[in-house]
Amino acid sequence: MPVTIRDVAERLKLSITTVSRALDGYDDVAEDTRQRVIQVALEMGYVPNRAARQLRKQRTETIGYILPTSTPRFSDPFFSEFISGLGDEVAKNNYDLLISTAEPGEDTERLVYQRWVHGHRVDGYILNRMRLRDWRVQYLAQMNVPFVTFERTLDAADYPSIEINGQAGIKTLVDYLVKQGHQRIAYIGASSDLAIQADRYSGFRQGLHEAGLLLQQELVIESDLTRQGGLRAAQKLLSLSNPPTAVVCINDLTAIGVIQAASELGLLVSRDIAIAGFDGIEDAEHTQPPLTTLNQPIYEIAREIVKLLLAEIKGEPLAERHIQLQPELILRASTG
Amino acid sequence: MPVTIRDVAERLKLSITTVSRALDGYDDVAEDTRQRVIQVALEMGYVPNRAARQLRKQRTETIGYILPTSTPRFSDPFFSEFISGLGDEVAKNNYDLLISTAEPGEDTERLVYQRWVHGHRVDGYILNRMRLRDWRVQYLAQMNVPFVTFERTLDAADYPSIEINGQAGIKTLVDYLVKQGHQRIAYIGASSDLAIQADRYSGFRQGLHEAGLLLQQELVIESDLTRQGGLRAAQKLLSLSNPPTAVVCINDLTAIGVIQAASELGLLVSRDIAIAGFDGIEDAEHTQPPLTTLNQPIYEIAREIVKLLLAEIKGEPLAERHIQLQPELILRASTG
DNA sequence: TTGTAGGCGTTATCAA
DNA sequence: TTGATAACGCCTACAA
Repeated sequence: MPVTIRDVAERLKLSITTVSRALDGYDDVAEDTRQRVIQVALEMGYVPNRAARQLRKQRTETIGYILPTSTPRFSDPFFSEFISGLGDEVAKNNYDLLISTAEPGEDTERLVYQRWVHGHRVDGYILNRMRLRDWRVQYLAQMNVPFVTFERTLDAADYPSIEINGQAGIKTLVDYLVKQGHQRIAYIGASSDLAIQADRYSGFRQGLHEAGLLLQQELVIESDLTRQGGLRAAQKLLSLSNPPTAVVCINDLTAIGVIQAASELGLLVSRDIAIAGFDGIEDAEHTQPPLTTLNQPIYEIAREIVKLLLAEIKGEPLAERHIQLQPELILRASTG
Repeated sequence: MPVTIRDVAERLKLSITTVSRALDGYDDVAEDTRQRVIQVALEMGYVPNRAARQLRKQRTETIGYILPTSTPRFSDPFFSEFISGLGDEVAKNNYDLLISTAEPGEDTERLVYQRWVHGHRVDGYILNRMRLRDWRVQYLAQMNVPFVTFERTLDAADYPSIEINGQAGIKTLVDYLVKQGHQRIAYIGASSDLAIQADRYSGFRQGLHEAGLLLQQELVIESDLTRQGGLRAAQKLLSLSNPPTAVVCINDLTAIGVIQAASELGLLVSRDIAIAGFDGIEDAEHTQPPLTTLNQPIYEIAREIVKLLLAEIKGEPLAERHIQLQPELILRASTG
């Protein structure tokens, strides 16, 4: 039922070859013919069939992103903003964005990637929430599939990436807290195999070190990047005989959980305890009190990642393959 | 380079026909042969090429969802949960999920849909954030493309949908507030062309009516479903000479904005003012105080929508084409 | 129970 | 400058 190139050709009494080339802008077709072709194609509402084109050209003009859905009922404002950035930039370049979901680390995640790679479903991949050693990097590099990551891993492969300098960011934050007079500063992180954990935690340690403070193991807790996790971790911290006066969190959701825990215990955040997060999600502006955080421009990062990936796919050389951005410290009332 | 069905056939010294049918589960292939085929295909890592399959079968095995990104930097927990539900159910059925973004109502939205429809990019569409009269419904119905909506419109077309009975929900809520002694109840809604606004606002009016209360125009404000919008609307309401004692909000984000406005004005939410939302997003559990809301199970709804759509695509008859769910009133501290 | 062959809509090669 | 033709990888009548 849809209009094919053959229909257009017949109407014009031309060969499909000529029509194809006229539309693709080859220069070996008479200008006059081209105009007629374009005109008629438009009139007839002709749009090339993607599948046929893909089959013939051996590329999909589609990029893939697999959502790391840590929980079944999963809701993280980071991702809606990230996807929105990906979607906008991809559309701008006339590509498609294919999305799937998979629990990180599970076998299903591996299956999803394998199916897409083997089926040549997309031309390139966008990865985030990287592990320090990430089989996805190894796998895609080995399969010779273009991909770009948000956050870097320790894997040896050569791939373009964007990362936020969490280390420097957290160090600045710790520095600030120390200047505010804090001595007992806690850190709520995440699984140690996550790239952001390595990055941000090392910033925390360095910050303490430069301030001449000792790292107290009881003040360091591993959590899971969720609000609920932050809540539980904070309950542990605050029930210590000598609780911290400040808490640095690996992300905003965790910090929001900590604020809740503190409030539930009757503490006044900022007077009794300082709390800070990382990400700069919108929610962080609206906690009570508003949350001090290190902001990363997620939407813009997502768009930039797509640009990198498209260049990589097309084999265009990149001026910068490893972009590092500095997070911006946003001081709000939660740290006094 | 990738493994094709031909490679598998050659290795097995069988025809590609037999391999194809063995893998597709036809019953006219010897059980013994089938086992060998499956075995070898697995070993060789064979995955059917999507494009070839699509071209041959004239369907994409892909469904499309166009994110209504109301703001450029857009972050709404509703959507990450919704997408996660779509992704999971789609994957389970071996379909793909294609995503794009478009500002509602803009010409770009129209262009995005048209491009996908003309290019036969997807087999069916998922729509939400419906307008009362929605050109998308008219257009897709006219083009004879399968689609399913979340929330219904007034358009005459016949299409499957899931909707939440916001009217009944809000009515119950108003009823509850009245029983709590509230007489001056405000409503913060959204643009009147949105389906959810019509639905929920009518519940509000009915609730008042049944309680014998008069609708006060000054207590009804149009906002934009965002936290910021809720904040501004609440500032207006609370600066009235005779401010409301309770505020019903069209969604949780709005309500969270209202809580913030109230706190900033030094009001104690629940003692000085009651506030309720709609959606049941995770954030609503963690406001201070926790937010009373009408819960809709977004993740499950998303999965259900995919099921409806796949049935529609395959032409399977549906027992229920118009599913209506009741929201669940979750009473929390924000309403005393 | 298995194999042969045609074609889905494009693009690319080669010839006219 | 244009056209005939052969793939791309798969599925499916139809034949054997």
